[in-house]
Amino acid sequence: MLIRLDMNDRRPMYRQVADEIKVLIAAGRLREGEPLPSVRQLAGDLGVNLNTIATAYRELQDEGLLTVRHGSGAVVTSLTTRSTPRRELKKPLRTALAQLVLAGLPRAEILGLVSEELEDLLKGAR
Amino acid sequence: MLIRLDMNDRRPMYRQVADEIKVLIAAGRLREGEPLPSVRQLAGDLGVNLNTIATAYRELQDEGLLTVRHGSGAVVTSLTTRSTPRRELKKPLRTALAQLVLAGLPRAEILGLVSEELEDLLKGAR
Amino acid sequence: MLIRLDMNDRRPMYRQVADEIKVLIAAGRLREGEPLPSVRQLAGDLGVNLNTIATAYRELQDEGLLTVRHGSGAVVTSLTTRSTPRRELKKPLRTALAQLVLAGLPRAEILGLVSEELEDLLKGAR
Amino acid sequence: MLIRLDMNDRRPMYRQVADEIKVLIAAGRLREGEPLPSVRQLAGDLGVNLNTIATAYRELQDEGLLTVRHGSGAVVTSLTTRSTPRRELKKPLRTALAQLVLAGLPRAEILGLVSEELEDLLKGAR
DNA sequence: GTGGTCTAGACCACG
DNA sequence: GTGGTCTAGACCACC
Repeated sequence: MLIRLDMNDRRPMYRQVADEIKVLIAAGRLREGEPLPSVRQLAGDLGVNLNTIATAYRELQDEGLLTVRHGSGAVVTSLTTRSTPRRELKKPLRTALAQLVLAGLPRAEILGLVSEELEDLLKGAR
Repeated sequence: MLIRLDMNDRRPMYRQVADEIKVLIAAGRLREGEPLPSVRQLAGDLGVNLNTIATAYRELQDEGLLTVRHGSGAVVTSLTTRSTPRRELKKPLRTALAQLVLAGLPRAEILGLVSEELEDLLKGAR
Repeated sequence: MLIRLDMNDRRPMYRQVADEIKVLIAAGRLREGEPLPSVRQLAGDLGVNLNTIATAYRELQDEGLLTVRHGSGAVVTSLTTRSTPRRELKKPLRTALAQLVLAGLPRAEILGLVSEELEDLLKGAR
Repeated sequence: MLIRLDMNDRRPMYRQVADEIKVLIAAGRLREGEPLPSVRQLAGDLGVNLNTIATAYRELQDEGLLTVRHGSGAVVTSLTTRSTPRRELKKPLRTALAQLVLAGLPRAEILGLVSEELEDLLKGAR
C-alpha cells in the first residue's frame, strides 16, 4: 500500500491513513471489492499502533467506503450512491483554494494544479 | 465579520476561525491594511472565549497574514508572495478533490465547482 | 530537566522555557530523538500551569525543533539546517553584545565570555 | 537617529527603541553628553505614539544611560560604573549563541559574526 | 498514559 | 481601549 505518513502533518495519524486510502480509492488504485491489507499488516508496514489503523478503517467503514468482514479482512465497497451534503464538500475545497491564492499562484497555475490532480485521480477510472 | 462556526466540523474552533479569515483575505473581502475586529469583539460575536480568537490571530500572525500590534489591534498585512512548500499546498487540494470524486460527481461538475469557488475568490482582486 | 524560571526576567514564562530548551538542545544535552518530559510533568516540576508548558512546546514544534505526537510525547527532532534569516540571528547577538559593552567590559573580556559560552554549547557535539 | 522599527519583531516598540539606542551608545555613535532628539521629534520620525518614546527614554534613564532634564531634553550620561549583575548579562548572550548554533553555523562563522559585530560596536571608541 | 482544546476569569503591558 | 499571559479546571482525542 502506497501510504506515507508525515510526522509534521498536524492531522492525527489515523486520519492521515484514512485520507490516503480515500485518495487511493478515488484514484481507482484500490478498486471495488479489492481487499485491503489486514490491520496488523498495515500497522506493521507503517510502524504504528494497531489501534491507529483500526480507527482509520472504522472511519472509512462509517463513510461506507469499506466493508469489514470478521475473519476475512476489509474490502472496498460499492461506490454507488454515497451521500455527502454538498456544503460539506465545498468547505475543504474552498480552504485549499484560498491557500493557493494566498500563496500567490496565478489563476492559470491553480487551474493547472487542479487539473493535474484531478486527472491523476480520474485516470484510474471508477 | 462573516464567520460561522460549525459544531460538526472536527477542526478546532480556533483553526476554523483562522481558515475562514484566510478565505476572506484571499477573496479580497479583507484587504491589505484593513483592521480586524478586536479579539474581544470577535469572541463576543462568535460566542467563544477570548483566548480562542487570540490563538487564531496568533496563528495568522505566524503565517505572516496579520500584523498584530499591542495597544492597537490586528491588521491584514503583506500579501507578498509567501513561501509555502508546494507539496503542502497540494495535499489538502488532493484530499478535497478525492472527496468530490468519491461523492460521485462527474469531472465536469467538479471542475465547475472549482471554477465557481476560484472565481469567487479571485473576483475580489488581489 | 535543568530549567529555572526567573521571575525578574521580563520574557513570558513560556518563552523562557522554550529558550532554555533551545539552549539544552544546542548544547547537546538534549539529543536528537530524545524524549522530553511530558507537559504535565514539566509543569509540575516548574510549578506552573500545564498550558504554559504546552505553549512552549508548541513554539518549539513550530520551529521544527520538536516533534510532538499525540498519545506519545515530544521528542527532539531534526537538527538539520533550519533556515532562519541571517538578519534575525544578528539582532539579538548585537543587543547582547551592546549590553556587555555598556557594562564596561573590555573587548578581551567580552570575547572571553563569548568563547566560554560557545565552547560550553559546542562541547556537547552536535 | 538611525533607528528602524521592525513590525514583525515581537518585542514591544518601546523596547526596540530603547535597545537600538543602547546599541548606538555602545557603538559610540551617541556620545557622552550628546543630546537625544526630543520625544516629540523622535515619535514623529518613527511614526509612533509619544508615550512609546517616553517609555523608552524612561527605561534608559532607569538604567542610568540617559539624563533627562526638564525643558532641555535628554542627554547621554556618563558611562562610568554602571553595574549590571554578570549573570543577567550572560543569559541573552547564551540565548543568542544557542540560536546561531541551532541554525547550523560552524564555530568559525559564529566567532566571525561576533567579532564583526563587536568591532563595529567598539570602533566608535568609548 | 499522552497532548489538544476550551472556558472563565484574572491581571499585566502597550499605545 | 487594545492584545498578552497565566491560572484552574474541565473534557476530549490519540496511542
